[in-house]
Amino acid sequence: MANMSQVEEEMLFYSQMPEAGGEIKRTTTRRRRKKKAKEAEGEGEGRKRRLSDAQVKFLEMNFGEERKLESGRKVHLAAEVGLDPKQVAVWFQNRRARWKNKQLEEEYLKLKNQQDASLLDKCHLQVQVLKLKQQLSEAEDEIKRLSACGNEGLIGGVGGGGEGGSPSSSSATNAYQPALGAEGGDGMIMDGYEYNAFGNYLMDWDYLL
DNA sequence: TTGTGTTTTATTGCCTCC
DNA sequence: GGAGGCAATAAAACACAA
Repeated sequence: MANMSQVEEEMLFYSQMPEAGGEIKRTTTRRRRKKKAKEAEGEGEGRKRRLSDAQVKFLEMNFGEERKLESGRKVHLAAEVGLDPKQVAVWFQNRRARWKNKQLEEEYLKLKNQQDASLLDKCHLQVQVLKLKQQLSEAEDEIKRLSACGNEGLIGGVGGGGEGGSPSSSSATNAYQPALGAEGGDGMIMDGYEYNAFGNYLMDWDYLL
């Protein structure tokens, strides 16, 4: 075997292994296992055998090209790698299962990250709701105060432009209107989150799309 | 060296497709 | 009905801490 590459040598080594035989005793290292395997050569080996690195590399390469294995390709690959076609089929089957698991794991992580981000946003939105409620409460107090002042000064006077029982609701809205459209104006960024001039959290909806 | 958890190879049983 | 795929599982091989 003077002109053989290591890959070819390994393929030949494994292709010449007898299919069934005595049990290989459990060993603690790959090196010992290899030694045992060499010792077992000629006297048979255990029914389960690890594929060589070269064989795995070869199969991985082919799996990368096409994950499914039609009959002709299976026979061809088996001959090339020095394995039984059944072993190649089993390897592809197991490899597909591992690939699927990995895909699922990645999908899970992706969804989990999205969920975490959503929870964080929910938290910020809840804070914002509290702040807005506080602002609303303050605005209502202010309305009452102004309304009381107006009544004091204008007893029997003009009922200026209000509608129904809340004549000054529009003035209150005007007073706080800038808060609703203040993006980019006096806003600020804190801890990586954007807030408007009134400290209200500005949610980034883009990541949800 | 051993116990234990993980990975890899192989088997089994069921399902679908032709 | 046979071939091939998949899920579940067994069991050998392996890695590694103690």
